[in-house]
Amino acid sequence: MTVCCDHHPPEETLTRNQRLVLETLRSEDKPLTAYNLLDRLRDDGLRAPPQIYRALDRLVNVGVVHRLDRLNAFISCNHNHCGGQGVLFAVCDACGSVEELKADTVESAILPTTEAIGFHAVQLVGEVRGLCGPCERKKTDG
Amino acid sequence: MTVCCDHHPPEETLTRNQRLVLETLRSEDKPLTAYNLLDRLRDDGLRAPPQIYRALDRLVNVGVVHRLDRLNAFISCNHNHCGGQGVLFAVCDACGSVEELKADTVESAILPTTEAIGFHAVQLVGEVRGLCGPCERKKTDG
DNA sequence: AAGGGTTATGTTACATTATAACAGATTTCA
DNA sequence: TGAAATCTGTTATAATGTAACATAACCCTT
Repeated sequence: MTVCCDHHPPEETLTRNQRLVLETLRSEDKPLTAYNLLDRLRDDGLRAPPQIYRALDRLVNVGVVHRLDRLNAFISCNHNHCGGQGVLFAVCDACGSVEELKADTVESAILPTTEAIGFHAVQLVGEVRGLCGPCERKKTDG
Repeated sequence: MTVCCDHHPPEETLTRNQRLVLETLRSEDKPLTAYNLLDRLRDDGLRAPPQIYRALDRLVNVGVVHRLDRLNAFISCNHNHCGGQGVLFAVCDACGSVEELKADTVESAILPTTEAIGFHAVQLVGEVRGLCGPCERKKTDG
């Protein structure tokens, strides 16, 4: 796994729009879609989708935001890693909450397999579906 | 990882539309989007998106087709596994080809991590970005 | 064989997610 | 200063996915 990003730039280098999007994502513990962000930021002057998507592109590339493909949604992340590194999420099917997991062990588990087929891996993106602790308990109790 | 599907039903139990979609996916080695399928199957009477999506839902649930979230695309699979089991793909950034990998080692690599946070994992879906052998060679040669 | 429940089907219309393309403003820095 | 690059706002549209409804087929039970 090699790294290929715009390394952890200090937050001061973010533009106003990028900072607004990042702060909004940080203020939620659930992932938000681009259009959720658009609704929340309309009063701050972000009125059209490209404004949101452009900010998200940068934040994802920099590694402070991840995209959850399964949900078409975005979530902030404070693990200090680059956009190019492996990422793994536990997504609760019941409540939609998301926890980021350490992907290191997963990366080492897949490398032999990808190498065996001659594939040059750059980034792992994994999403684990299931039930978070609280929802699992609710289910077995109820 | 528990299993939760409509187990490997014989193909005779597929409906006409499901069989058409499955055969089309099998005849390609690249993933197809729902709208790619719609184009190819219009003459067979599949004229509107819900017809495609309904067939895909069943095929994915049954485990003979997988959805590639990153690409919004679908690919057939002949590993004899259920919809609920872990799945891992190597997706080439250059040519779009997709190879399915064995996910067993990956599942055992993540289980301790998900359990540590009290998360009850049901299914892993992982996509590894990178370059396939041929594209990697082209890049380093050129 | 009639009828009742379920499943599959076709269709329209719409919701959601994402991008192309362009023009103006701002920054950077040689 | 002025050329290159970047960020900005905007319109319009593409691509992906679903809700809702009416009909038809199928399976089962009596």
